[in-house]
Amino acid sequence: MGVEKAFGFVLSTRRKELGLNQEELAFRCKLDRTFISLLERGKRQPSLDTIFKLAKELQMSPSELIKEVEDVFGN
Amino acid sequence: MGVEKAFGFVLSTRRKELGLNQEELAFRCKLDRTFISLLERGKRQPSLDTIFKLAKELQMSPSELIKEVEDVFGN
DNA sequence: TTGTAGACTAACGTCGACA
DNA sequence: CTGTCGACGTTAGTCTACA
Repeated sequence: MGVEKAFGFVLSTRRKELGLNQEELAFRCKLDRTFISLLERGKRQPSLDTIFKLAKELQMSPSELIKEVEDVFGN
Repeated sequence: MGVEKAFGFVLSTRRKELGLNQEELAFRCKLDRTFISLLERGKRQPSLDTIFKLAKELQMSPSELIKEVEDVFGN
């Protein structure tokens, strides 16, 4: 499947749980809205720094975020 | 400090715990030795894919690896 | 064994615009 | 509100080589 796809799924799901749209999340993370779009569709991979930024605004720890990615990815 | 520095410290420490040199770790991860060197000194950041590759050969889950980075980073 | 350097390709991440 | 496109600058990651 590719770990980017798993990441995209987790990101999209968690964002919606918090009632945020892509634009709002992007603003809070100081990232570009179009890049959030690419990440959610598994077209791009986040760097370590981006993982930390996203986790913070998704109100979870980076390790929790990665844990969910692992679970979706199936290792 | 920067999250790359924290990552580099964790990577270096864990690698030595396992008695691996940079070259051996790089080979197992299918990464370049010089890039491992850059990562350990906090000069470069890993992507999500690289985090997963490294974690596997460091015999820990990606989320455990990131957890240690968080602890060193201090959030 | 590790750090460093230079040159290179691919991908990250930004930005403006439009359906 | 989201996907997509094109253009762009920066950085991840490779490779060869030398101290």
